[in-house]
This record gives sequence, C-alpha cells and structure tokens, in this order.
Amino acid sequence: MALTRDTVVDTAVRVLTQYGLADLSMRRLARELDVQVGALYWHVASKQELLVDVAARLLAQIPDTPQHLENDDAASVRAHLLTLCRAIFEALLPIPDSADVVQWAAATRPEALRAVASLQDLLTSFEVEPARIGAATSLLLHLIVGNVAELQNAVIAVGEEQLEIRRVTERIRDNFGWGLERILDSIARTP
Amino acid sequence: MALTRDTVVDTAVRVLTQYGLADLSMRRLARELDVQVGALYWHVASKQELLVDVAARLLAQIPDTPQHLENDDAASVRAHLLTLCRAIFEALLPIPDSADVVQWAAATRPEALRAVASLQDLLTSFEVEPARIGAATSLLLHLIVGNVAELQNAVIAVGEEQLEIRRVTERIRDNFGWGLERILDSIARTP
DNA sequence: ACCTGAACACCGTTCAAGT
DNA sequence: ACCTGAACACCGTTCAAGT
Repeated sequence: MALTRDTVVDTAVRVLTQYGLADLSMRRLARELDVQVGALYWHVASKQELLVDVAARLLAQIPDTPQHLENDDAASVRAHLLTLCRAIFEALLPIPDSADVVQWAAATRPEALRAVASLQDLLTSFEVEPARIGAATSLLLHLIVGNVAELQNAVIAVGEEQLEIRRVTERIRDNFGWGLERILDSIARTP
Repeated sequence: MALTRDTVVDTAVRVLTQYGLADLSMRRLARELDVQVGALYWHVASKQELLVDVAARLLAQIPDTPQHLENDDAASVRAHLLTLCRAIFEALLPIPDSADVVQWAAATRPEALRAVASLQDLLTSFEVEPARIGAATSLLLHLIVGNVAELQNAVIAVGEEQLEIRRVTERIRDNFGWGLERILDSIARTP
C-alpha cells in the first residue's frame, strides 16, 4: 500500500501514455495516487529526475542485443542495428511526447538508458572508428527521436482526420527508414 | 508607443536569449512591456503561435542562399549545403532552448521558416532524388537541432566549469561536423 | 481598436507538523 | 521513515468593462 518510487514512475508512465506530457504534473500524479503532492517529493527529488526514470522505463521494453554476436560480419551487425533503431522508433511512437522526454534524458543522463548502451555496443562491432562511436550513437539517436517528434507533432497538427494521419505516418516512417539506411551506409566506411 | 505584434515577438526573442524558455512566460513578457497579460492576446492568439514567430526570427538572420547558383556542380552545391547547415547550427547555439523552439516550429509550421526553404532549394540542386527532398531536409534539420539541443543540455548538466564547457562544446561541434559530412556523402548517390 | 482588471483553473517546490 | 496541510511564487487563457 505504501508509496514507492517504482509506483510513482509507473503511474507517470501511464499518465504520459494516456494523456501526454501536458497532463503529467506532480499534482495530477498525486491525485492519481491518492496522496498529497508533498508525498511525491519523499520518493523523487524533482520532476526532471522523475522524467529521466520515465524515459528509461519507456526504453526498457526494448530487447537487449546479445552481448556476443555469432555473426559479427558487417552485414549482420548492420541488420542488428537496423532492427534496434526500428524497435526504439516503434516503441516511442505510440507514447505521446516520448521524443521530448527521451531527448531530455539522453542529453542529461545517457547512462540511465540501456538502449543507448546497446546502440553503442553494436556500433563498436560495426566498422565505426573508435573515436566516432559517440558521434554515431548521437547521430542515430537524433534521427530516431527527431522523426518520432516530427510524426507526433504532425499528427497533432493534422487533427482527427484518420486518412490524413495514416498518410503522414507512412510518409515519416518511410523517411525514417530511408535516413536510417543512408546513415548506416555512411558511418562504417570512413577513410 | 502602441503595442504591436512585432514588439511582442522582439521582446520574446530578447527574453529567450537572455533568460531561456523557462522564463519566457506571457506574464513575464507583459511585465517587460508594461502592459497587462490580456493585452498580449490582442496581438497573438496563443503562446505557441508566438513561439513559431520567435523561431522564424531566430532563423531570419541567416543569409539566404542565392536563388541561382553560378556553379551548380555537386561539389559547390555540397559546399553551400555545408555552409548553410553550419550557419543554422551556429545561429542557434548561443540562444538557450532554441533547439526546442525551432523543432516545434519546424514540425508545426515549416513554411514559416525561410531557412528550411533554403535547405530544400539546395537539396533540389543536389543529386537527391525528388521523392527524397523532404526526407533529406528533415534528416539535416534533425541533425542540426539535435546537436544544438545536446550541446545546450550538456552545458547545463556540466555547470559552471568553463574548461569542461569548452571541452563538451568542442566535442559536440566536432561530432556535428562529422555527422553532417556523413549525411551529405550518403544522400546524393542513392541507387 | 486596443487595453485593463479580475477571474478561472492550474503549476513545481518547500516545510513545519503530525503519525 | 513517511506523509499531510498549507503555503509561496508562479503559470496560460478568457472576457466584461473601460477608453
């Protein structure tokens, strides 16, 4: 029955998923948990800290890539990278404002996001020069998060027209795939 | 003396530049302009609409690319693209939270941002397939805005240590340049 | 046409005091 | 240790009423 940090984060994820970031206030959270606002601050230092945990939980559902790949030739590592990036993209897509939340978390506490570590591991197995692993990771992350944000904002702008939403979604999903392939093509074979 | 939409936007840009997005409230703006909050809503429909204008003004300082390039060979178009992207990056860098503001504006009303049109024009002169101009534009925009956001958030996280700030700034600026070249390399020569 | 005054329904964060 | 109650200093938006 007692309030824990875990239940606070859980509830935050639920409110974000159902109502979006604008409705994810500390007071709304308190109401949802049947406590006073002040109670939350015993379990969480600030709203920003809470949002990092929320981002981590959103990405936690994404399956880890195996530590040691059986085939670590360029082609199969590339395939794993594609799968991972698409998985992150698809995981964030249905969660409103998830792009903002993850972008913030990745910038302030990247070590809290396991999916970022997975990305880095795969890029290390790829033919990326060691000095550029960080650059390549953030490049891919910006691509994913940027397209998620673009799609979510576009859907809001379009309104309720279902057909228009599907068109926009398909266009941006396709653009994302194209950009992803371009980037993977270019980061491996640097002089 | 009378309040105009222009002076409202100007003041908003100034407050954003000096104090950041958190301090850019309608009430703060009203105080700064010596009017009541309600007065702002005669000139501006909402805060979000105002922020689109702010983004447009931030990008307006960037020089337009000439409509008709003398040399439209791939190499010189590429050089123009590099220059334009770097110019946008450097223009946004000193303005706190400009990445958020521009990302929002680009997603909701891209036609309001002249720099986006310039980008599109240049990409049309590049060897990008017509169907992918939009994808390439948003790819470059995500790269720019993503790196600006990363840099600005990282600087906040680092705190006041000047030496550390310089190190982080240099690393991300360098990563940005690397990513930019990778993308330009890959978007032109699609099968 | 343009602005004031005042209200409505909210925020994040802190902290003495209770249990 | 964990939570309540209440306060502090704010938000964006609306709108009758004034000039």
